[in-house]
Amino acid sequence: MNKKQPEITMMTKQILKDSFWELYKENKIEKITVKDITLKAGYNRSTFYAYFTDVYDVLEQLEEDLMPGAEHLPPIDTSREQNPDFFKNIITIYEKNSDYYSVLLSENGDPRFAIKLKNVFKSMMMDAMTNRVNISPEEMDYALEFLVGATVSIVKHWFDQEKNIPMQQLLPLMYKLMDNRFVHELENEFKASSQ
Amino acid sequence: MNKKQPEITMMTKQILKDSFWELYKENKIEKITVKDITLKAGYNRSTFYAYFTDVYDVLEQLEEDLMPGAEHLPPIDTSREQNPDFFKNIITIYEKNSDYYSVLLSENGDPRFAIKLKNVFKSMMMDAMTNRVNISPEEMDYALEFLVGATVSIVKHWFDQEKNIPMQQLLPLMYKLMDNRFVHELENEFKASSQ
DNA sequence: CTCCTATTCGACAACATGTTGTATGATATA
DNA sequence: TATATCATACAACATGTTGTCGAATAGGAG
Repeated sequence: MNKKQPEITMMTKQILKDSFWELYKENKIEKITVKDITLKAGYNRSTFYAYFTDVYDVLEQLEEDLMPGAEHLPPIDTSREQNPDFFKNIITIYEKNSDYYSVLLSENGDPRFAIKLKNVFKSMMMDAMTNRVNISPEEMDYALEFLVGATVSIVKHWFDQEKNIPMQQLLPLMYKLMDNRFVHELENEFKASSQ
Repeated sequence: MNKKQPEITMMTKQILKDSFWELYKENKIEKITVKDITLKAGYNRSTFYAYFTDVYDVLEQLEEDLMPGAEHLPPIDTSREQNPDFFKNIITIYEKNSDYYSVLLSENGDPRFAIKLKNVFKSMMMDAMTNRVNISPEEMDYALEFLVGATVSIVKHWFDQEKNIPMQQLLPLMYKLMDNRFVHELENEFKASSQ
């Protein structure tokens, strides 16, 4: 289906995506049928197949829009900025998409997305940490896995709890919990470069 | 279906579970049909429905067998033991079921299982930490989320990498990464109680 | 008005599902 | 042993979903 009238087709596609999402928020994906989606969207069932191959394809395409990259916070720029505070960066990214992330990382969510997202965060952290921390490259990967696992868990929890503590309390807590040599070195680096 | 002949029914059920798992290891669950399972198991498709409601029900019942609890490491005992080393405990539990855990926590896995497992680990940690660490109960939940997220991530990574570093390197690395006041206090507690 | 395109409609075979009725074999009781 | 009862497994059926057609329609652009 090569689109000759992008405005129309993009609109239709978006309506189908949105309708899918409304269903996905409340139902397990295996219970969602093409019929359900097109009914809610107000389109014919065969229109769906002009844009997606099946229900799972909609989810995949939705997830692509939600992956931080290009439009969000370019890792390269971030690493060269003076502020290596990737916790705040991750919170900012999460904030922008929290309605989607909270669902996709929940028990009705998609483990594929969780892993892809963590990998993006890992490479962000990697860029920010390269040549700043003294650790063997072998152990670096474990450290990243550890830090990202911890960060995503706590940030997700914060949003799940509807931010029952202010960010001014959350960030120090994270630093307290992560009061190790990496963060120390990064903070020293930060203070040194910003003074 | 109340089972009056446990030997037969349990056998049949287990064969169905095993057949499902063989398929689940290699395929996304949405592509597995009841027909596939019963074909592999050598039973009629309707026999399946005598034991399970659908394909997802098999997964749920399998997961129940894999949840650490009762038979594994009773949290209550653990907290009263002298060794508060829950990292090692978690590794031990993971080790016992690594064939299953590695799949269930992968991108083809089940987010429900990941969350349930984390919650079990959380309560294990909670029991081990209660009254040992000075932190507000409000912040405790965040700390647990953080620690479990980190621990599960790094342990899973270790198994995914087929243990490319020895446990004698992994554990110190984890402590290094988690070199915060909790672990310090727990270690002091441990050293004090074991001397 | 006349193209052109997105969408609709109706139909189809293929498949998965879940239910119903039935046969086989095991168990229990007398 | 004989009989009644129950559990297990199965085949067949009715239903709904899927993915894919080709043909029909509506509506905007030139």
